[in-house]
Amino acid sequence: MAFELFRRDGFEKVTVDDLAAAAGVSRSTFLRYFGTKEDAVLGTADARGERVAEALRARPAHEGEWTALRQALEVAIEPYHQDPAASLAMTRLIRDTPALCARQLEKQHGWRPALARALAERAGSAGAPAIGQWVRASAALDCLNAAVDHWSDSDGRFDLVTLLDEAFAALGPS
Amino acid sequence: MAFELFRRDGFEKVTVDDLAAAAGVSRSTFLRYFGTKEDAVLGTADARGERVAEALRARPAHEGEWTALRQALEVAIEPYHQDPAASLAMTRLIRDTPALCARQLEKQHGWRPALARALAERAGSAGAPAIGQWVRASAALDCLNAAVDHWSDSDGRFDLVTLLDEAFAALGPS
DNA sequence: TCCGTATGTGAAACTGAGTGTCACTGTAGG
DNA sequence: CCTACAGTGACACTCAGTTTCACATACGGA
Repeated sequence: MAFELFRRDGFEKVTVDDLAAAAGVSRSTFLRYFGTKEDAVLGTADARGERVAEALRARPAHEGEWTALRQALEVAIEPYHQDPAASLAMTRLIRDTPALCARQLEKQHGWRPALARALAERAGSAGAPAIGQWVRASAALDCLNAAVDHWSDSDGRFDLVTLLDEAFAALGPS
Repeated sequence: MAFELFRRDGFEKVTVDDLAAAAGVSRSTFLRYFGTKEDAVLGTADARGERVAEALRARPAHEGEWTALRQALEVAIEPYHQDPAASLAMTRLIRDTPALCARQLEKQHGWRPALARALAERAGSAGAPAIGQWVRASAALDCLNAAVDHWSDSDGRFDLVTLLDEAFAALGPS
C-alpha cells in the first residue's frame, strides 16, 4: 500500500512510478485516479469536511454556534477513535512532510465555506455567512488541529476529546 | 515586474523563464534568488509573521492575550493602509490562484509557533505554549484572514480595521 | 603586481510531477 | 455481430526545481 511505502522511504523519495508499480497499475492510471501524489494520502479529506458540515446542520437549532461546532467535530475525530494507531501514523506522516502538511491545510481551508454556510442556515439566514460565522468556523478547525497536534505530540497518550474540549474552552462561547 | 506579468497572464501561464527574462537575469539566478515561483510573490510573508510576533511581545504585560493579539495585528495590516490599491490587487491575485493561496496558507501557518511562543513568554512561562495559546494565536490569524477576505470582497470599500474588530469580537475575550 | 579565494552569475543536464493524446481491450446493449 | 463506451497503458510533452560545472569579477595578503 502507498502509505507503507511513504512511511518507509519518505514521501519525497517515493515516485509516482513506484506507487503505480506497488498498486499494480500504470503511471497513467494512478495519476488519473488520484490526480496528485498527495491525494493518494489525503484523498478522503474533502469528504470529511462535508460530513462535518452535515453534522453541523443536524445539531439542534437552539444550540449555540460554538457548542454546535464542537459537537459536529465529533465526526471529524471518529477515525482517531476507530484506529488510533493508524491515525497516529498518518498524522505523523503528514506533519513530517511539508508537501502533505500544506495540502492538508489547503483541503481543510476548503471545509470552511460549507461550515460557515451551515452556521448561516442554522441561524435562518439565507444570504452569505456573517464574518463572525466565518471566524468561528475557522477557529473550530484550529481547535481540531491544535488538539490533534498535541495528541500526536503525546504519542496518543493524551485524550483527544479532552484536548479538543480544552481548545474550545480557550476561545469561550461567543 | 513579476506581479504585473502574473496579473496580466495569470500565475500559471507565466513560466520561470518569462520571469527571469523580465527581470533581466538567467533562470538559474531567478530560482536561486526566489527559490520558487510562489516566493516571487509571497517572499516577504515570513518576515511579516516575525514582525507580528515582535509586536506581540511588545504589548504591555497586563493586557489580555486576545487584546494583545488584536493590537499586534496592526503591524500585519499596515501595508493595507499604506497602499490599499496594491494590497487589493495582490490579495485578489493570491485568492484567485490556488497555488498562491496554498502557499500563503502554509506561510501563515508558520507564523503560529512564534505567536504562541510570544504569548507563552508574556505569561511568564518558559516552556511550550499551552494549547489555549496555540488556539488563540491561530484564531487571531483567522480573524485577520476573514477580515481581509471580506475587505477584498467589498473591493476595499469596507473598513479593514472595523472588519478586524468585528472578527475579534465574534470570538470574545477568553 | 600577482596569487589565491570567495561570491555572483550563467549554461546545461537531470529528475520528477502532471497533462494530453492515441491506441487497445473488454464489456454492455442493440 | 456490431457499436458505443469506459478503463487502461504507452508515450511525448511542458515545466518546476536541483545539481553541477564553468566563468568572471572582486577582495585580501604576499
